[in-house]
Amino acid sequence: MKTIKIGGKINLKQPEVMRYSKLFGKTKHEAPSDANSKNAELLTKGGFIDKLSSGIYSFLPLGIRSLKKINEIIREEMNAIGGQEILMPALHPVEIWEQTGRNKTMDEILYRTKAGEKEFVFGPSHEETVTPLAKRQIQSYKDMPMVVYQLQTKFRNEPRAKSGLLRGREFGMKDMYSFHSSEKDLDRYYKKVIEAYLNVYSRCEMDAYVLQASGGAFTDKYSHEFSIKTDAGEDTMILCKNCKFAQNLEVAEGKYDNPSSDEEEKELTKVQVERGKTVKANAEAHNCDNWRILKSVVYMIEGAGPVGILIRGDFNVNENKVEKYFQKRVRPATSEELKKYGLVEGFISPVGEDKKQIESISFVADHSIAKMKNFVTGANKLGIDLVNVNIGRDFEAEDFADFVEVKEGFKCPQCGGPLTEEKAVESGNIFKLGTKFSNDFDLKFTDKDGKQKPVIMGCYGIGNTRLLGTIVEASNDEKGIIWPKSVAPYHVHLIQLGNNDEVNTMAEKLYELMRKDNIEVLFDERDARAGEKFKDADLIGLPLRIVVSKRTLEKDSVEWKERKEGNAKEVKIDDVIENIKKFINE
RNA sequence: CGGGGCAUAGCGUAGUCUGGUUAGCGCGCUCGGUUUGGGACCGAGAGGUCGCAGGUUCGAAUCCUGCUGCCCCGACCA
Repeated sequence: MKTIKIGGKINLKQPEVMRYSKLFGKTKHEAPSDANSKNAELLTKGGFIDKLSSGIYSFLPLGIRSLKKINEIIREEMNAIGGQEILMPALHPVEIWEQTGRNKTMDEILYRTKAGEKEFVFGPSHEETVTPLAKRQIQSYKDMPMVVYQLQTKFRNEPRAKSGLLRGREFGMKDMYSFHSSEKDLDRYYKKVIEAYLNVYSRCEMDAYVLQASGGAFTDKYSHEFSIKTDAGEDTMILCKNCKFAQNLEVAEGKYDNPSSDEEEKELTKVQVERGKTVKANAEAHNCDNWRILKSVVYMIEGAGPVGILIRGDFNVNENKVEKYFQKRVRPATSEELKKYGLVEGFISPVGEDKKQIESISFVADHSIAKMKNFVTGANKLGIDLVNVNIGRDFEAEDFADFVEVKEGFKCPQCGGPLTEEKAVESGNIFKLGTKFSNDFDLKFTDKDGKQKPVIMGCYGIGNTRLLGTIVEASNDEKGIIWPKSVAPYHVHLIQLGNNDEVNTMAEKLYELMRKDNIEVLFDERDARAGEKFKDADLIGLPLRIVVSKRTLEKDSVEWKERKEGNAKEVKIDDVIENIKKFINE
């Protein structure tokens, strides 16, 4: 470590561990057996992170360097839209959580602790701290808009932590909060945040989509998710190839054709059949398409009885939409429950001779059956089906609503283009909070007209540790990680091959030159075999590998290999530094 | 929280069913030597309260009971 005196001040220069032999966190041949996702496997093998407990990780030097880079990108983008960095406490007195009611509603995920009689919550989010804080700072419309953010550790007792950094119990998050004097101003700022978020992701070389989200704990209208396409994702995105409109499957809407809508209503007929319970078996028994089957799916509504959802046979019911419609938790009815209500599994229908049989259950229909004619459905009796059933004539639905689960083959509700399904990881989420928290904490301001009004709030989160995991998940090959330049822990992996004075001297010299020019370099100076060093370099995945060996020195060159490229090339030693600088800034 | 599985050295694992020498192997680590452009080889070595607690037994990694942790499948989320 060098200490440099500048104008009487002592500037402590950080000693940087850049020599691989000294690095805390070496590569491993085998990942622990509990690393069950690509990011956990590669980050653990590469020596970036270390698991302490389920969903709880240490960041080793390589890992923290990448995380810091992500954080710096986030900071720059948030600062650019007027965000001011602060740091709020992780320990929250329980009272503020009681004040918003979330002490109860978020009970399952809250970590708690007590000191004597005083109860605390480990912050899972910071609306409860930022709102009282803002109260002491914001009094007038002139104080707004005001935007603060922090990079904090969040604590959430996830029912099931998994997938490495993708879902932790202790995880990093950038959370930003904006305060406005009008809805209009919030709307204006909200759009700016979307742009800033997209900048963050593109600077991390990630392909992010803005999705309309289900809204979660707050409100169903004002929420967007930022999702990154990767097979490891737990969310399903519905994407329009045409206009890029993206939706979360949970709330996705789509258009479809109604193949039988032009038909004449035919005479209702009763048919005796022997068939299986599925739609497919039903269609085969009647020699028709799946769409002609009228499907009845029975759900148990929390605190109420069973409800049958009527939908086209080739479509599935989206449970989230059912929950939204009833504003209650729902679950599929069990076979026992169906029996209890006198319903014959596989032959359930809203039509039946025995009206008593179905009076204990009400039927609500998906729009998909509204215009359809001549359905095939069961008769609530084993082995008896009804053909040419028509809505309005043979049965009525209590209501029509959208319950359909969008799938490939549906058309974009915006432009009519074809929709596709993609797996994605949710990486960010933004909400218009409105006055929910302002009201809870009585956060008001004096407007131009001299009247007291509640402050209008927005909140904006990016899971920075999750983003790190997502980047690895999205950018790797069979050999290891492929870091985007912007978030790689180092830019250059310098390798010296063979324990030979001439080679060692040149490698050391290059290493010093790079450091002098502030090129971030990891120097693998171990007296190890080539294969071992190459394997490690591939696993760690730095963007550029420079090899110095006897062979290259004979041509006054080094070997230049980019992690993304398959082939290596030779670069003259005299040109290396300049080329590296160019490469980094490309 | 419901269902299933696992827990043996830093990592990966055999042994458990059918109890019985000093708990075995690979990687990694240490020392010596040979090697040196895609995880080399030879020799010597260090490293284990067999997850924890209790029980059965002359004797427990192994059988029984309880607990804890981890993983997978479901309901939640950045």
